[in-house]
Amino acid sequence: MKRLPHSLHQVAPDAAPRERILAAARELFYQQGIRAVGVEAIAEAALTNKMTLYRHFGSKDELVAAYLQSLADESEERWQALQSAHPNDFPARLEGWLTHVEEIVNDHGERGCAMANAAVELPESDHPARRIIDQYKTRKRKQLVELFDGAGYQEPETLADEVFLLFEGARIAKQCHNTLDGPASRLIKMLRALLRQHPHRRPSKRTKHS
Amino acid sequence: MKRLPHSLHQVAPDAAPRERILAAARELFYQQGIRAVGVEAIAEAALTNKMTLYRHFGSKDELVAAYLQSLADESEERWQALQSAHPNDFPARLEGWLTHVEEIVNDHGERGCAMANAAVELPESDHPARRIIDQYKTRKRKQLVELFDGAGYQEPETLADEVFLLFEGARIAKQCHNTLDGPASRLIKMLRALLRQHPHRRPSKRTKHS
DNA sequence: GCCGTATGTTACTGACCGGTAACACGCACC
DNA sequence: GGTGCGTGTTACCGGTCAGTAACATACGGC
Repeated sequence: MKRLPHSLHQVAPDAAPRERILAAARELFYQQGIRAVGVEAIAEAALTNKMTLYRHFGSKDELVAAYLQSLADESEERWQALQSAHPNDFPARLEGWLTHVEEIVNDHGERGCAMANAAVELPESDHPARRIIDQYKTRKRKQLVELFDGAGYQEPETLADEVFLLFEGARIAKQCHNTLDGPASRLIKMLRALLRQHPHRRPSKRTKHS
Repeated sequence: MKRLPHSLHQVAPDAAPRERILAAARELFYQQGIRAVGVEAIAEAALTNKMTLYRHFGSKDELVAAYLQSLADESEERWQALQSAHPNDFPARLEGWLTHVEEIVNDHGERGCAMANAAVELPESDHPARRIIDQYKTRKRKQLVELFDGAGYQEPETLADEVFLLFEGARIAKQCHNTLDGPASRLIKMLRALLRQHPHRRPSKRTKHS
């Protein structure tokens, strides 16, 4: 069981210890896996020590939960920013989300969805991280339904589920291949084709105040 | 980092040690995760000891690779059996495969695709398991393409990619929810709808020797 | 009987794990 | 000038990890 080389990721040295620890956890847990990283390695990467880590997070499991929660918060912020950037313009929101998805799927450094990865690594049903993962995925799906509903698609739940599963599948499939030309590379084309042919109440193009 | 309770899975006591070890590895690695299970636990579950394990598999990494290879072999056998069961009848093969998918997705004990889970747990690009995972997924996709091509669908690659990603997505999404009514529960309906509306060269129904 | 091979048993290594105790330091607030 | 509070330091705990050495045993072929 080899270890990945230490990533030497620099953490903002003037931030509060708690934030440094979370930043280090996000880097290490995501890149190497949760079970593969010890708390000491995180404390070191956060330019602090194990005691300070345990004063802020009572256990490794709690730290894992906080790590995932911080990702969920960031994702929520990003989503809200996308909504605010296009008030009442659902097609533009959809376009923005597709761009975001495209970036994720084309990013070589990506290692899939951190929530899904955590779910794979932590099968215990009472792990504190499980609640956060479940809530996150439920919320993401709900947001997609609202997006498609607002954009005028019929059966937005069905469409959201399809898009959701395709996205999830692409992110996990990418981790299974060393090469770049797996089925995941065709995700965006698939999504656009799916949207094009899906029953639509209103025309796709809408002005802001229609 | 709690451990899952020992599953007490009984291994055929009269089988050869190597087979017992592989059977135990398949049970424990799959249910609890690769990094969460020690070699000693596997040896015990296999009704043998660590030394015998290390004589058959030089290291834990090699054992992991052999574990995945045995799953790949079994999957290949199942696929070949499905082909033989319906000679020259691609629609029947497709129907059989869909039934298999349905069983997997509806099985509560399921914990996703072992290959994908391993890919999540083992990010090191030179791990011996990586080659097997990559080959497995590539082969599965190729088989789907052949299946859809034989069954008369146009653009079988596109269709295979969509089906592949939906299936992968459903298996990973299932792990993210404690409840059973996630998007994964709608997979079969999605697949059937997808097949129904996909351009088709020949009618779906074919006799064996047409 | 003899021998080779596979297996079991025990004990061990050195490293790392998550987690804690005890104590020293610095610094802001009053 | 005190007084807390957050932080850093060191050392430690018991446990588990992957992996190995040395030796005993069982069994099959000849």
